[in-house]
Amino acid sequence: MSDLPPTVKGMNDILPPEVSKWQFVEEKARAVLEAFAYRELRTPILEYTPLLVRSVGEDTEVVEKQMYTFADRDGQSVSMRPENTASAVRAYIARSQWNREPVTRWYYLGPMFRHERAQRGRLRQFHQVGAEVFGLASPAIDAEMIAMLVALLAEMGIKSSDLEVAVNTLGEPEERASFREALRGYFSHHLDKLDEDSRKRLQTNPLRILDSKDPDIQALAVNAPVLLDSLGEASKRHFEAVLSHLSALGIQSVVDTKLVRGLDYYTGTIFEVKAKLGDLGAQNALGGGGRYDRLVSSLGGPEVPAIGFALGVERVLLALAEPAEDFEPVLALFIAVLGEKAQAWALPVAHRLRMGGVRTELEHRPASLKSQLKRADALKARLALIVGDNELQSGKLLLRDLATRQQHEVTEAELAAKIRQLVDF
RNA sequence: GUGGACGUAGCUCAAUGGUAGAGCAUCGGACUGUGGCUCCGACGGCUGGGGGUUCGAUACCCCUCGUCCACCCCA
Repeated sequence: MSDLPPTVKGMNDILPPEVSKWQFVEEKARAVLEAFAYRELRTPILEYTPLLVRSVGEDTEVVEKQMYTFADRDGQSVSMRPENTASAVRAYIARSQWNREPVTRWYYLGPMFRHERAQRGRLRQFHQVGAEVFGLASPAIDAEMIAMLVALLAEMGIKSSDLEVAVNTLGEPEERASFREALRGYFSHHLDKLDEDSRKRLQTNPLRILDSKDPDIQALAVNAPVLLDSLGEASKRHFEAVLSHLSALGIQSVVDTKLVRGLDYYTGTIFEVKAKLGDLGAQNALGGGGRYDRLVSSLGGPEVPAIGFALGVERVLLALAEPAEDFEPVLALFIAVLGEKAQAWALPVAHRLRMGGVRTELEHRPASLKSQLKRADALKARLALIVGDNELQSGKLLLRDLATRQQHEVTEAELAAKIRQLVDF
């Protein structure tokens, strides 16, 4: 045992019953996103590194320190996707999607990879459900997206009262640039109060100083310039419209002017949904996203506005208090057989029932009836079919309801109908 | 990348410088073809790995691997 190599750090096997909870979340995600008329997009897990560097941003933490990057056998640098927006945009451009339809709505679901130190709610292979819309600039779609994210969580069983929806706007790149200078000016006057990290950020990305968790810096940030003040009329109007659409949709949200996203491609509206309850540690952001109106063109496509979000599946799972066992599928029937004749009889019978949609487990080990019923009980089967020489001779099978302990005598011909009658599915 | 805690049976955890134990789970029996409760029994461990101190290490020391928590960052 001890010489068995473990899984790669931060990457886990997911087994039953836990996997049932995953399936539940994935099914709900698909159902809601399909209801919003999104279609599924599947892109490769590996992308050429420059695509990711150019979209996510060269100076971001993700690109600098977290990507799984290596040389392919032909020498090309490839990376495992740390997020899926870059791939979606690549596919959008490569397939000339903008020529085929004015508006494209895609969703995706799958593993992402970031080489970080693992902790609660943060793994190196983690999973996201995400959605992207291309071709819409209206603030209404910003609000719709946020509402969709909240609806997604609601369907999964996380009430909106357990959520905090934070929104902010980054404005146009030009507006952000002037704000960045304003921030530099402000913090430069307080250099002595900044820690090492923040001083570094003063050069690279002063916006990040705002969401520092250091109390001293937070105190300093209170009086810092506010981005909203640097915005032009158009940006302000857009953001205000988003807010009013959100309240029309009944979404409780808070404007968090310190909210900054870690990926460079964001412009305009950004948002984040945090869980107030649940079993999450410090990583309580369930999902987040925003507008990236310049990304399509900066990667060589036309000027198409876009917006999207990603939801962390592991974090949703943590926020969902219900135990994984509750999501397991119901076993309708356990077939207990006594003797070789019964065994031989049961194999094709079980097969037909299964083809008819009856979830059935057939005992293949020679075992006492007692232990077979124990097994049926442990599997939480609803019914047990008991077949031995007596039943085969009389043609009357014993169908036992494991909850009520009632036993019904049925013929083979009646079996399927009787099962349906006793188990509602 | 930084700081800290912890690795003993499938799981949750004991043990003390004297060579490993309980509960749960699993399997069997009491109950010969009738499950959940009870009782009895069995299975199960190179105490994460390596090195050191010692007559003797699960315990003390060092290294390593892993897990967890927090920072950073993010989903």
